[in-house]
Amino acid sequence: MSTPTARDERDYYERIFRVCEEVPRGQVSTYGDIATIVGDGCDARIVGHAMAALGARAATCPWQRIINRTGGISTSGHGQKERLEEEGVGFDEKGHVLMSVHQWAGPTEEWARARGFHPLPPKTPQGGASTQLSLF
DNA sequence: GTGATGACGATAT
DNA sequence: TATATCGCCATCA
Repeated sequence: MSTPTARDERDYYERIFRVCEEVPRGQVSTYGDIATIVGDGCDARIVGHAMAALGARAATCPWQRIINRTGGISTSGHGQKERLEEEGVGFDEKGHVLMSVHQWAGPTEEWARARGFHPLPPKTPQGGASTQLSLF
């Protein structure tokens, strides 16, 4: 194409918002995962900047479902945890989201390709249900 | 164009 | 698991 520029849209923000809106209710995703789906050099930090720049999109973008890799809420004063609990997301005694239960597995490969994004890589299911760990 | 900032990630301890 | 350190990159002043 004449414009093979990485950012077909204005910025990464538009993509990030789009992926963010794909997170189903009752589930959460991490900045790194969103960045991976967006790909194209996107980074977890960029996702954080996008969330901070949501603006009017905050009404249509489930930003509250985006948390850091530790499963903790990086925001404070925005009632993020409160909103997640209202969606059915469970937290542990430490205030961390039960990632092994509510972590979003990412969009379908079909959806990702249709949008020009990348599917989520196979994550190692550590802890949680390690019953099927028989890998060698 | 440069420097500073930031809703982070990964690794090491 | 928590803390400390480094890296990586877009956006803003």
